[in-house]
Amino acid sequence: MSENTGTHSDSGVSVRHMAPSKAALTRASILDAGRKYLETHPFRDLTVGNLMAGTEYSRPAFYLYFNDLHGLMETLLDEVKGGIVEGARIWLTNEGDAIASLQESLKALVDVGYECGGILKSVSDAAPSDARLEHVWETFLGSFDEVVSARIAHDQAKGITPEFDPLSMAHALNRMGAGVLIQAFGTTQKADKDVVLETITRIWISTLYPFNLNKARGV
Amino acid sequence: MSENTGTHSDSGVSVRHMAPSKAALTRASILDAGRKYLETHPFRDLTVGNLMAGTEYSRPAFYLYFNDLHGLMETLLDEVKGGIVEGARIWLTNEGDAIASLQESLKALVDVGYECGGILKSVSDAAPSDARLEHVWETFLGSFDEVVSARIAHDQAKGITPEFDPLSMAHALNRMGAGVLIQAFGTTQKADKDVVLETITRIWISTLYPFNLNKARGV
DNA sequence: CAGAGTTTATTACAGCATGTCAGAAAACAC
DNA sequence: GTGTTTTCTGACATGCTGTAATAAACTCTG
Repeated sequence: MSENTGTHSDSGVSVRHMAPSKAALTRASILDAGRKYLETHPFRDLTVGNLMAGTEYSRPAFYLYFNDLHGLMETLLDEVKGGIVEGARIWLTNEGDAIASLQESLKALVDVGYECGGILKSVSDAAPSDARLEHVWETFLGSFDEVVSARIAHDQAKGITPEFDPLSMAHALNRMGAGVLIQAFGTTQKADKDVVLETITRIWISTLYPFNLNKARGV
Repeated sequence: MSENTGTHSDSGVSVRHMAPSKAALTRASILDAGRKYLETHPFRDLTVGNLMAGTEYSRPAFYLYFNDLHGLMETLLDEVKGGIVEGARIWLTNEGDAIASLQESLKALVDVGYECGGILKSVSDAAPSDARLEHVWETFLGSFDEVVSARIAHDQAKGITPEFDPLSMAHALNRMGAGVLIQAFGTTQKADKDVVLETITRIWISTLYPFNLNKARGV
């Protein structure tokens, strides 16, 4: 929690709905400029200078609101985080048909990946050049490992999933998902959503629910 | 092909076995210093300055042998490239038992990943900050997509692998492999080789050869 | 082994992005 | 309007990059 949050004096005492301070507006416009810039340029070309050139403010104004460019990226990641965990919940909580709900979850994941692909690629590009952001990114991915692992263990106990190390499997499947989505939807030239979904879904179902061959094949 | 190769005046006319020029030795010692540095530091902390501090040469000497740090990384990648494609060949060429040879290939892959994990992580960390290296890295990964895709198509024709888009599947499986290996073996604190192999193998076999449930489960 | 020619390495410099700080300008309160 | 706080900017110091002019170290020849 080392970033300036725009509204500064309130420590979370539910001061919502107060007139947005000038600071909050400025900060938002910097974030807009960042999103806009990253739509057409890779993260490596982003500098504080050309970021702020996309706003009506001077370069040093940036530092009023962010520690550095990686802090900006962290904020952008936070914004999309919610939408991503959302779709995943279907399978993670559903006690009903495992395969159907997994398919639904993966579809939601591909959809949101399609939308946020650019941001996700930018963040994953930015992560290795900053220890803090790298940690945030790893933690973000790791959080999925845990919940997926839990669901796998649950299905193993039910006997519908073979025995293997759930955490390691969750880790591998998640890295695949992240890698594929970022690669497929990270650039302006986006891949075919359906093919990507088909592929990812097949891998997950084949691996986790191999006894239901027919269902998995969509027959 | 924009890097200085050490031996400069010969254009490949088989002038091997000439006494290694001073230049070649210097270049090699810079590469050594790079490998050594990256054993204990992330790529983001590597600068030309502290790289050359690990040698007996001055900072600008670096530029006699490499265009920049990313050029150095490209060379380091080239060095490990061979070992990686090597192991993969078993499955890619073997006409015999598909599952057995795939297992063998994956074992070889995990072994080499265990050895070169640090370099692979460094290169993949460095890639997003340089257009050229990013391209080299993507091409490197993409080369596996192609050969794996070909083998998948081959097995689909034989009827032992279900029908799906081979290239997309190869892509997904390869991204998983790369992500898992880099994450598992990229830091000094390495993960358990056997678990990683178990996990990766299960995913590949479940997905590509789902009809052989028993064999796949190592019964 | 002296001197010319070539290869290899260094010192010194210019460029560019970062992050800070002191002070200016705006916005607000009264 | 004047005083106070919030928001912003110009100017600066730092650190790393890549280059160019020059020096040092080899090598080859007579």
